[in-house]
Amino acid sequence: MDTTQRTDQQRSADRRRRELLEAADRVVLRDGPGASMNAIAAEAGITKPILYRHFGDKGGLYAALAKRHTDALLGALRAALDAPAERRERVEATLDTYLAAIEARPQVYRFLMHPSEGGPQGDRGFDVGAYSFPLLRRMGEELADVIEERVDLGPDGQQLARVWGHGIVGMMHAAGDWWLGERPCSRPELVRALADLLWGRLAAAGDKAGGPSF
Amino acid sequence: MDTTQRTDQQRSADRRRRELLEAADRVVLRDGPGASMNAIAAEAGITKPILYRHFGDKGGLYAALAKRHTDALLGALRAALDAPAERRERVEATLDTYLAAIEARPQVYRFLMHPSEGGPQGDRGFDVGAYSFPLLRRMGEELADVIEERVDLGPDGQQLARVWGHGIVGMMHAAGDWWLGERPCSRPELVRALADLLWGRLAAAGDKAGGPSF
DNA sequence: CTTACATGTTACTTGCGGTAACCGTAGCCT
DNA sequence: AGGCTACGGTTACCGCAAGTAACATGTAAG
Repeated sequence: MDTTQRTDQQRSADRRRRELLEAADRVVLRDGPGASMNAIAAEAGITKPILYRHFGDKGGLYAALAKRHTDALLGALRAALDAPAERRERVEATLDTYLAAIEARPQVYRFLMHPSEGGPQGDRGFDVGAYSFPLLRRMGEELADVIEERVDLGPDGQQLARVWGHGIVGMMHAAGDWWLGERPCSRPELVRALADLLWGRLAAAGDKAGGPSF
Repeated sequence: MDTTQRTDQQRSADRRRRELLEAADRVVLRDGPGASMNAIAAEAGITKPILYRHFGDKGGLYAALAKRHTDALLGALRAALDAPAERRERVEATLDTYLAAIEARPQVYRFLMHPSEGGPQGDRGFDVGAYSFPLLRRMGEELADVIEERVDLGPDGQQLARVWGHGIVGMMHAAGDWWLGERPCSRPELVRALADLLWGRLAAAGDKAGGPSF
């Protein structure tokens, strides 16, 4: 096991890997989340088994692809979160960054959000959420870190931050998903509405006078 | 086209349909969301084509199954939302109802959340979120109705209520999903943390003194 | 020249969603 | 009776996509 050649070969393998991921990206962009391994291989100018040699199975390819996009998105989100501004502004900037991203590449977004699992026969374990934590989990964890790091939440702050991280990310995701499908308002309006929600406007609002059932 | 026999036959068909749904429920409970049509048919004591005669395709079965559970869950949620209590209490009761439900039947919950689409060849349209709006969408819409009906949000109330409905449901879902997987705290703690978030504690909290980067 | 290894291919298996074509039995009509 | 349709059901199949085995080829080292 001399390492001199190994690195050389590994470099080549890594380059191939990156090329394959680019191709996969393109075909997912074009065909949506139902992209088949055959199609991806064809786009890359090769055939299926090579994909499997590189990524193990479709989950592996998915994971690698997801990591790329997640890393990119998380970079942008972190930048928005760490900007030197009021918290409200930062929150709005972060929401807007996320929404702009999913608006710009809805196909990729769909692909990332729906692992579309379904092990053919090997249905091992399956402890509910134990596997396939694609993008939301990582975003939730990262947001939790930022919250814990920058917001003073008292003794139980750590736990609170994690709950909030996942909760806020879920809010963003669900609202964004719905918004992408129906386009009921402009992006800034959506951002403002969500920020208002996070800012406690639900608690501050008064009860409505008379309902339809009175 | 005499309707006398028609109703009779329709009753029989409806009973069969219900039996099939019960069977599907059982097998989903047992095998998780990857339950195959074959397995479901076998559990029902029949074969595939009959399922297809009743439900059209897998999406149809999914929709029928989802409707059952969604209706049940929404009933419980509405009851919690409409209880004669302070808004904060109602919100906490609603959150707890949802979390208790997913805690009690994680398999079904997983099935409902992941339509696992993927049109084999007929990739018609696919306008991102245009089709397959399974459980979250309905919950979001219902919650939006309740919010709009009971909370005074001023002129843009309707739009705000819809955004919030979907956003809050997404928050609940994501936090619940993460919590189910990791069990980092008790259910009441989670409920309280989420309610605190909705109550604007994020806005009220102060900045933390010194960060790691200073 | 041969060995060893990485790269790539063709051709296959398995399993699933979905469908076509067939089979038996109940009823009802002439 | 005998034959007709209508309905509940089955077997056997198609197409497709994931994943794999076995075979081909180029190329550097001994």
